[in-house]
Amino acid sequence: MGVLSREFYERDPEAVAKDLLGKRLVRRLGDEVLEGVIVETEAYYGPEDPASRAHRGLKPHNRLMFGEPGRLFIYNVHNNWMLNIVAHAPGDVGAVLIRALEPKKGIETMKRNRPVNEITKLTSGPGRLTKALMIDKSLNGVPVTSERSEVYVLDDGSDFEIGRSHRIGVKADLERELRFFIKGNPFVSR
DNA sequence: AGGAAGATCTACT
DNA sequence: GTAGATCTTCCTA
Repeated sequence: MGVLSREFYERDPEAVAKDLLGKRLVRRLGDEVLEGVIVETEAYYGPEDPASRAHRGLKPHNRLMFGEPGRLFIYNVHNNWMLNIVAHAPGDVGAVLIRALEPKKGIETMKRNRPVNEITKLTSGPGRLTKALMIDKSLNGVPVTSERSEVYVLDDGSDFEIGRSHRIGVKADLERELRFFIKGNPFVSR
């Protein structure tokens, strides 16, 4: 147990995306804690990846992907905030998109942020979970490697099978399958 | 200043 | 399964 350190994120995005499955994402809101198990992720690379925000090279809006691993990288798509953690080997470029959570703590607050009938719809999608956890661009660049942060990730271990597929919603994908999820988990987005 | 795209979501058929 | 909503950011002029 404990907070995942920078070294965890200083590896190939695919390895980080796989290893983030089953870990606990914590959103601290003053006294309150919202928490969920990461059940679905996607890996994104640098300029060589046509679906990546870094595809067209270093720009002001994507500079975090080129920077220190273990920081949040947040951007907007269709009026939804996407939560990524910068992850890559030293000198490389990349990030991991958190696509779905299984809610564990602060579920009432999450429901207030994002009213739903079925609990499985609360955080099962990249735009859904940021709304439920009150995450927006104001957290861009925040390190996730300290418990003092407003967002961090706790180590956790349990047994599950990892499923794999192509990334969702991207216009031009790589040949490699870079989406990972916990098989059979009802909170996976699809 | 304006247009278009986008790692989405919801509602409806 | 498909259409439309919605808004941030980028790109061009």
